[in-house]
Amino acid sequence: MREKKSAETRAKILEAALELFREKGFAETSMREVANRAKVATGLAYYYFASKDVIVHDFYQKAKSDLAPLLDAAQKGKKLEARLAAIIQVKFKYFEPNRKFLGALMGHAADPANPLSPFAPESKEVREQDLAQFERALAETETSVPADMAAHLPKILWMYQMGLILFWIYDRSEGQARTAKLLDASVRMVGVLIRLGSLPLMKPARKTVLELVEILEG
Amino acid sequence: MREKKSAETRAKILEAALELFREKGFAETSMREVANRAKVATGLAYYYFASKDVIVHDFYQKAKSDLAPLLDAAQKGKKLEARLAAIIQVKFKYFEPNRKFLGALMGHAADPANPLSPFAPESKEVREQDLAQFERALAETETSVPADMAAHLPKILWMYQMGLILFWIYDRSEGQARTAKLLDASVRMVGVLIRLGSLPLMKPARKTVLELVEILEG
DNA sequence: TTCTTTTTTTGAACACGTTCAACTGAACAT
DNA sequence: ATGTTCAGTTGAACGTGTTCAAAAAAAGAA
Repeated sequence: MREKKSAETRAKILEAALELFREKGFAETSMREVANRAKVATGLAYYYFASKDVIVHDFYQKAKSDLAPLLDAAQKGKKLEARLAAIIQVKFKYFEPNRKFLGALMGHAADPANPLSPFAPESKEVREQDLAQFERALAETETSVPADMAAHLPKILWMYQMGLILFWIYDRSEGQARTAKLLDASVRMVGVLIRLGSLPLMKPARKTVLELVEILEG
Repeated sequence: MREKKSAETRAKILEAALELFREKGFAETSMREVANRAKVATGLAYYYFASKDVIVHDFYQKAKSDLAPLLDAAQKGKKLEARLAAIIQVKFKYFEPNRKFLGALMGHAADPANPLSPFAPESKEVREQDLAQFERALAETETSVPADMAAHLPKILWMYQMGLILFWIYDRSEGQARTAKLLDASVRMVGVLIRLGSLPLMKPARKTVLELVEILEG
């Protein structure tokens, strides 16, 4: 009974926090408000969540679980382009209600030292689920990828996805119409690049790209 | 005399702030510390600078002036690649002492709503000086650029530069060796792409790229 | 000079994220 | 039943960025 009570209190606080984050954004929500809405003392929020950031990490974990089946459903197109678009659109749709407060989080997106960055060790799990999706899309559409590229292409696609998500977060156009256009145009370009880049003729070009990717990965 | 005194106080506060930012980083420095080191009351810092962020904006403005002659000196190579590398290296060298606290600023780099973002209206002046440098490098090295590409290429190069700077800021390798490598490898690639992309044969590829760039620019 | 207005300066105050010593009460041992 | 323990909970307290009424200093007007 003790455990159950504890889990309930924790859930109550998480729920109150996410509600407020959605309503007013991350930075604009105070921990006191979170505690108030959960009808709990300020300090208790810190008993369950080490910091305001950690609440977000919990949100990521939940997203990871929720997304798994949706991503699975997205893996049914015959063409690589269709799958890539589907994978990314699933995320747009799922995160839509939280677009505003995701913006605040993505603030420090580029800094791997920031716990909320998608590049941070803290986000490893979520990142790996994503990589697996891109691997699967390549494999199941029987996209031919040269041996030298095979190990890196999923990560390249992941970075491409992160770029699109970043653009989407800050896209102020009606219904994020610009992002929709960009997704459409860029996914076609990615397809062309992968196919063109696979020609034997392109080996030197691949070498150049791989050199860059390896420096980027450190 | 009134004016001079005022300017001195302002300078004293700015100096104290930048000293501390360099020593301990941006987030780790409090406005009280800044005021203390400047031997002034807390509130006075806010009389001269509307916010902690605004101090940084002043720093940008100073950087803009300081960089102008250095960038001018960098515009002497015969080859485009050499000039691009020189332009970017000038910035690395100049910002080197402030690398740490630049990281904190670049935090919200991607959000055009953040006043400190290089994409924000507040940074317009600095951005335009940068664009002019890339235009000049293209013109003076007599790089042939197709008409459809001419208007966009400087901005593309600017985005490329911003990417490198972001990488440099978070590059933890000794003396930012990885960034040096990346600059070398990527600048060669950029050169190849511009030359290849200029072939008449490449018109469809250019069209695709331009379509993307136009969506990105909104 | 003396009075008035404007600029500069002060430090207390506010709300924030976060910490912590202290308190409560359910679970278990005796 | 009584005592012990410890997860759960509280609210005051700290240092933060920022604001603001009021005091001090300087400049201008008489």
